[in-house]
Amino acid sequence: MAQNTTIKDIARALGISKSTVSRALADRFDVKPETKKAVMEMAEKMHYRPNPFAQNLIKRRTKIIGVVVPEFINSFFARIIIQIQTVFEREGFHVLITQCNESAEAERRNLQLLEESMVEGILISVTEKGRNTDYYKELIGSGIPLVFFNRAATDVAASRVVIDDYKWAFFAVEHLINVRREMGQPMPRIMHFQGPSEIDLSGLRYRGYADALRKHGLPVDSSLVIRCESITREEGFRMMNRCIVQGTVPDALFGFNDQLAIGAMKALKRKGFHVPQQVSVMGFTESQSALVTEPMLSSVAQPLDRMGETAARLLLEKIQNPASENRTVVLEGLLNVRGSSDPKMLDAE
Amino acid sequence: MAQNTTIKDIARALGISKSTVSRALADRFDVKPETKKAVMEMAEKMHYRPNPFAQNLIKRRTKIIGVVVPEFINSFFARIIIQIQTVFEREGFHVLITQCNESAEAERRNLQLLEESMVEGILISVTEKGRNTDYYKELIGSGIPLVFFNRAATDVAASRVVIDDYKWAFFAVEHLINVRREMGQPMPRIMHFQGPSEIDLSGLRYRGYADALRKHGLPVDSSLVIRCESITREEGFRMMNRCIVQGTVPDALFGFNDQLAIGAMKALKRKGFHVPQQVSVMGFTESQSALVTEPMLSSVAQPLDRMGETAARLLLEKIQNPASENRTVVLEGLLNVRGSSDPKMLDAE
DNA sequence: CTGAAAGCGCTAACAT
DNA sequence: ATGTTAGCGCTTTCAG
Repeated sequence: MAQNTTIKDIARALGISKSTVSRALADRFDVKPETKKAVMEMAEKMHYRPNPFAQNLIKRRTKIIGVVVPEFINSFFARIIIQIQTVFEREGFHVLITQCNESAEAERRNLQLLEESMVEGILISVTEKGRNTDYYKELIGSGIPLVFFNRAATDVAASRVVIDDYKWAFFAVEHLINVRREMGQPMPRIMHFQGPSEIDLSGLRYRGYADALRKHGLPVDSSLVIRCESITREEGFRMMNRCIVQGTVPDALFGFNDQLAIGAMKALKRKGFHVPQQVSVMGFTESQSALVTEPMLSSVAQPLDRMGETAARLLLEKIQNPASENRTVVLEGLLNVRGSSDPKMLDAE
Repeated sequence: MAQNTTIKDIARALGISKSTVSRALADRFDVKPETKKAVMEMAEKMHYRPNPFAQNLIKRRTKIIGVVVPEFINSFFARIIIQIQTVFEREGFHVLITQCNESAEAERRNLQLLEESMVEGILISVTEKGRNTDYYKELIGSGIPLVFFNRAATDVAASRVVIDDYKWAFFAVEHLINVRREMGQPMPRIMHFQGPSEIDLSGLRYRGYADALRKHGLPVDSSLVIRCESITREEGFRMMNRCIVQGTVPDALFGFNDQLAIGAMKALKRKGFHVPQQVSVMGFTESQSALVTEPMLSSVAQPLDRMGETAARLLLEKIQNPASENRTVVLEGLLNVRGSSDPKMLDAE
């Protein structure tokens, strides 16, 4: 109970040397079959479990990888992590998961923790604000491969897997323009709730928004671009209420994320505006709540499963061959058009 | 780069023995202060990091604990895990998180994984269906303390932290009765969407429901107890639609969980029933979505933070003192009354 | 106060 | 095909 059985115990029990036991356990070719069998049986009988620490000490491999995410209560990262675990556990790795609650400081601590744990690689999605760029580089320099997923630090040489936020924001806005035009508004006023400036993605999605307007001959009106300080339902609610008071309610809204869009939608409905008849609303980053609102929220879905799997494979590649080139994989998104943006979709709900 | 510095390197650099370095690093009292200082500085300079595997090998401690949850995409367990991590990381432990997607088999694999990792303790919330009771006992027997949280296996001697589901279901239903009576219905028909029979909690919450009815002189009508096969929005939607078709729409609904309640609410609204004016709806286990529905969903909130923290402390206690007694901590829930059950709350939204 | 030596459990030359 | 030996990086007697 207190003490686990070791190869030494097995060796003694069988009257052979511990190296033979070790070899037998490793299923080496140079062990007599019957010895092998005897060892296996004795190991089973004595409930032998190899001590991973002794093994690691010698093999200089920990078979542990680390994951750093900004948070995991929003299911977004949780879904990705599940795939990461699936891939790595199949390969015999353990996955150490850390979350930093969007704090760059905590992120740093987590990276330290992982480094001390001698992980063989790290998968990371960086925090909204602040970058530990120096640390990322240091880790890579010291031989611990890093792979970014979803949110990447741009100026670090590492593999990454992301979606093209610019492109999918563009498509989302294009959809809004089309749907409003179908409804007889040739020059719809499309508003954007922009994410905080600290988030790289805010800029990307804004550019997608602006370029979609330009392509379709609509002016990019700065009064229609609302800079949000946070990306919560409450903020969306507050901002849209302000628009209502100011009488600047648009024909359509493209939210930086679902939460902002949901808050805005609530404000609109509360004041008697009809969604989508009067205002089309569109989110980004398909959330659990998108299917709970009424009408259901249109959004851009990201292939979280593939993102997790791809990130895991990229890291595995780096671990198995440290000299392998860095790769950037851009995954496709998916426009989920639902009732909040398109009246035609209302029936289906 | 390839090779980390070891105490041997430090010793050589300083011309002293590695045992002294070891002692200095451990801040032992029997080392000359200046030696200590010199070692510390050299360690810093050479970027010394102790090899945890060598340490573990000797100390026979891994400073790792494991967590097993049924899933973590629903934020429920994620919130608990965050607290667990907070407590244990403060104590210098690593937390290995595993999820088993509600599969008892996967749960068993996860437990094996953790056992092989030589965790010093395990925090577990068991799957809906099936129990690995034999394995739980085996682990405890072999000296790995187990602490249950939220969902516990009843017949295993271990510490646990739970909420009193019976009691809070009782309160929830009592609230529904009261609110309907205030609305002038002396004998309201309260329906219950019961969870699957494999889930222990289904029975507990049902009993709370039934006893609340009895206490208030209402009949327990089996036609008002709908057994659900899953606990999803879709199931709730389906079941309530069936009631609508059959003309058995009740005055109030107590759902086994929020998802069922949200699905039911959607079905009701879709068919023109007013919530809460015609039907009061109440969920359980406060979900993210509860605040997204309109009206917002009344629910029983569980103190997830405290649950995580308490579970962590109970396990820590067991690790530090294996002989300590098993304890059961029952946490209080919280009735969040919102617009879906009580018309008075609608204004506040 | 410090060094030498043993050993944690395991693997991997090197022998035989 | 098996045993002997050394050693991974660290801690901990045991001497001095």
